[in-house]
Amino acid sequence: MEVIEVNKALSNKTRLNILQWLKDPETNFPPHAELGHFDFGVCVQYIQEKAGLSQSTISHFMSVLHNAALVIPTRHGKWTYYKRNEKTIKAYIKKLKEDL
Amino acid sequence: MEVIEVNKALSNKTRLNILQWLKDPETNFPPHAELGHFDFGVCVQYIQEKAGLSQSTISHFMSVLHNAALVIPTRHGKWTYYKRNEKTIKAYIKKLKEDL
DNA sequence: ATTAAATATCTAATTATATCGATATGTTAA
DNA sequence: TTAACATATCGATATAATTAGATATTTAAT
Repeated sequence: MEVIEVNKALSNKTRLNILQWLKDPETNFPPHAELGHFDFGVCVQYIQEKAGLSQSTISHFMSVLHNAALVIPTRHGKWTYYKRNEKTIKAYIKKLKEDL
Repeated sequence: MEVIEVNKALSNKTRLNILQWLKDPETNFPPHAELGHFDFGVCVQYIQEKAGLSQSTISHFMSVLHNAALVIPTRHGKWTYYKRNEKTIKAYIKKLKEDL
């Protein structure tokens, strides 16, 4: 986990929002018809609709968040679900508290 | 204090370094001949030399940090000293811990 | 096998950031 | 009141980020 990489990933309003939305999928997204739960997070389509940007942009943004290890993707059928990587988020805040 | 603004300011390696250097001026910078202390922080020249970038770039970077309220400038004679704004830094980490 | 759906990747355009050199501004000292 | 010094601002260019549309890939359904 590199603080600078995480900061870059979170220096964009939409990406910051996404990470925050994923804290509480139940209140921020419609339910998944196929799964019936958010155990793996939220599918790209729902994130895209909520963010109001193009599919390709959101897909790219999710890969940025993934490269910074801020989210964990799970492929399930034709869907990719993304959930928060709490471990990285915790480590990031800890490091900031110590080093910043 | 806007998290996104602080993240943007800290998404650059040099600016992150500067903020960290300012945590401990005594070990990171030569003493100020004129003042004899670091109570107001460190002058731009020393920061510039340590960073190894041009004077104009560092001056600009300091204004970015200032706009994000991460540093406090003090004009003293022909020098401008910059010190950390611990209040903002604390508030930033607190907000991250709550909202991120 | 074909088709359709969800996501990822590629290409390109626009906008933002990084960076420097030159110049301007403010301050002190001769 | 000049000259020198520290810092800030301006103008220019190079690099990176944002974003969309088109296309490719993967999986599911017919």
